[in-house]
Amino acid sequence: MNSLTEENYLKAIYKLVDGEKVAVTTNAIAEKMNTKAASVTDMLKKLSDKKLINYEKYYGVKLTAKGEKIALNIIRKHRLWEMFLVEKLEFGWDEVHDLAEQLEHINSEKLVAQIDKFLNYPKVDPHGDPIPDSNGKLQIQKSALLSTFKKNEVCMMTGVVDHSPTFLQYLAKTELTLGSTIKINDINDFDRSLQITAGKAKPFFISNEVAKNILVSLK
Amino acid sequence: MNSLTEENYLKAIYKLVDGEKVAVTTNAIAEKMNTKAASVTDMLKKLSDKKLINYEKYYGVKLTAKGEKIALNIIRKHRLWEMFLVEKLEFGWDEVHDLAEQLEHINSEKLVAQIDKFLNYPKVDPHGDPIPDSNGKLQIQKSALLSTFKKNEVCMMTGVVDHSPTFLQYLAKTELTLGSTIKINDINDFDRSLQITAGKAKPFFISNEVAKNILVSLK
DNA sequence: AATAAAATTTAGATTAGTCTAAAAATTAGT
DNA sequence: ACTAATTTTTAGACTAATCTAAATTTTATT
Ligand SMILES: [Mn+2]
Ligand SMILES: [Mn+2]
Ligand SMILES: [Mn+2]
Ligand SMILES: [Mn+2]
Repeated sequence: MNSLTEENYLKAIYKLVDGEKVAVTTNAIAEKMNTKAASVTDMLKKLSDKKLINYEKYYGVKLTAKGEKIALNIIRKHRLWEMFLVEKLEFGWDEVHDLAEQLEHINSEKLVAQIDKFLNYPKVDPHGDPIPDSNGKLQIQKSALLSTFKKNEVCMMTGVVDHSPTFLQYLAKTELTLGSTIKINDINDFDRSLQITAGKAKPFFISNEVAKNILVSLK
Repeated sequence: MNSLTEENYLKAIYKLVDGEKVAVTTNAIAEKMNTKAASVTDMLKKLSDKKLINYEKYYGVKLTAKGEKIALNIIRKHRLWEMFLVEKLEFGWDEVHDLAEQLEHINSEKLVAQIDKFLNYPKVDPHGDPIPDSNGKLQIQKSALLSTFKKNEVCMMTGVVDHSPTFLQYLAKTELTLGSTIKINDINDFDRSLQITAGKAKPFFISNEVAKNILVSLK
């Protein structure tokens, strides 16, 4: 139905829109897809012909309902596969993304349904990102950055901003995992670094840079 | 490294060789791949340049050691995925092949290793076909057609010749599953149809056509 | 409002994989 | 050993996705 490339463009556009109602620019797509603007323009025409996006020259693009549904389905598959790899095949949360980029294009309704069932219908992926349901509905979780919290406040880790293997590997060496209860013991006035307690471990330090990449829920 | 199309050509050539040492013809490949001979010739040149096959104009092709290794790895992945779908995701043995045709091209050594482990290192796939090990070694099982057995002989079902969903669905409705013990009660002299007992079920009839598509081991 | 800068589109090529039609080589039939 | 039939290869064209370079449109700056 849609080529792998078309699917990736739709996903990229979806992620660039990110809830906002603004149109996505050609250059933004080119950067995200690691291609040139000229290539993007060609593809936009094709997606527009297929009624998956609304495209107006020089203005930018928006996904149609049809296009958004496809994008959400790809994201659903991506996150379910990541969950499967971590939960069932002993992968680390830092090594599943690229593989899921391949698996998300496997075309089988039944496969997705069975993986979902096998995992007992997870709501979020290994990085705390919500998994769209089979109708493309996405549970939006309100979360805040750990860096915005104050001394003595307590919260729970629900996700990460940076998804890079480097960051994820760093976190894996601490007590900071999804669901961890975090207490902020102290904040350094000079560099905004934090002394925190996570789970049952000894208190330890994290930089403000790290705190800005950890999502937590108010608790 | 190799495109999906190249992988499929290598697999097709491997299957056409089928143990024999003869060269595979252009037309045979074209038929198996559902393409035209002209397209095959183009691809043969490419695979030859990559040293994956030995190709001589008008003569035919053979896989090099390198090409055969790739083909066997694709087959390994195909059969492991089929096993996974049947054993873990409640798929029927008649509905896994096409999906495995997609999954066999997913590129991740670790994924294959982990699926293999998860399935506890199966030796055969859901159709009784042997699964090559990670070095490309393939356990060859000697088996015979049920149609070659005589009255009162007993054997065990180890595989099928025809892999079509229609045939597999038919078998699924009988007691004829991999591992079934089969006793031949009687053979009809006119049409070579058999009256057999499989497992603990009541005796029943199968045509010679069916018997010619069931692989059994001498027991 | 005019001009400079930036963003976007168009034009023209390229590569992988495919096709049809024609040419060349091989194999089969007498 | 010829000729006919079959198989295989070549030639030339097409589509999807990409690129570079040039043209066009929009936005920003004076
Ligand atoms: Mn991911
Ligand atoms: Mn994720
Ligand atoms: Mn199969
Ligand atoms: Mn099989």
